Amino acid sequence: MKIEKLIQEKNFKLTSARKELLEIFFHAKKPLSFEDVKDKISMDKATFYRNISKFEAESIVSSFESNDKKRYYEVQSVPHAHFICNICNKIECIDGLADLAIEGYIVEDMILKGICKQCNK
Amino acid sequence: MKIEKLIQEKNFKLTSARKELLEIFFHAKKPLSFEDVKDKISMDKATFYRNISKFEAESIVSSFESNDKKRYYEVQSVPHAHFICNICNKIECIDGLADLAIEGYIVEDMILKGICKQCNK
DNA sequence: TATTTTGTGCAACTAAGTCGCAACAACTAA
DNA sequence: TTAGTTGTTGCGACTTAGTTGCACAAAATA
Repeated sequence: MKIEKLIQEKNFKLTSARKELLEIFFHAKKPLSFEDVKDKISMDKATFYRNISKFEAESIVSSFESNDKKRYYEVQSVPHAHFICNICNKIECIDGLADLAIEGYIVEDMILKGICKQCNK
Repeated sequence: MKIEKLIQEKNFKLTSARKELLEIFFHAKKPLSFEDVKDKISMDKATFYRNISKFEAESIVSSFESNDKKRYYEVQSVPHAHFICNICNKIECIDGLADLAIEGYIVEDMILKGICKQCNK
């Protein structure tokens, strides 16, 4: 199975905390913060943050800070931008953005802020 | 003078804390966090944050969160993107980015993350 | 100058995230 | 299957950016 394989490839021990976390993040449709998942998981917050850090170090997960001072995490799949609404704070994934090239720089992530469809009515 | 006029327009009281803050942010070449300015100002941090909030509410200042969990502020002038280096955490202003249009959305700010010129050598 | 209004400093607080440590669970080899 | 090694976990204490309540001080207004 996908998750077990992934963990073994990275030489992590296969613990229930890691299975739980990856299960959630693989099925999430958008980035989640610790707050978003804390009621769905049975591990301590230290365990959450330590595992998320490992996943980030191995490029399984990526993250960014939103307007609400929380960090949001998601599984790295197809590169895409994120739109954060300055009114309702909702985060949306935006696909199909032409990758931006700036000479001398490597762009790995793009965050757009503004007013979302819902709030712009 | 520019700053006095601005404050009067917004019906704020013209206090020395506000003059100090706007003086710094009007002359800054890039976004600054509270940490960046705390040694240059003579006000309490509560005063800093309260005034910055007011400036944001009146669209004098805009802000975003960086990789280091700090909020960075700058005077709203010509719209431009920010590039945050994932290695050295430096923040750079990027001018001349074609404004991005996504139907239904209003894009007010763009943050790019990746590897900056210095670190990409 | 007296009065009203708004802003400020201080200290206590909040909450996301981190760390040290002792107990524990996953893998490894016999 | 068991014993040993090593990495992982939970817990509690800590750190730090940012917030809040309150009494006092400084602007604006008349």
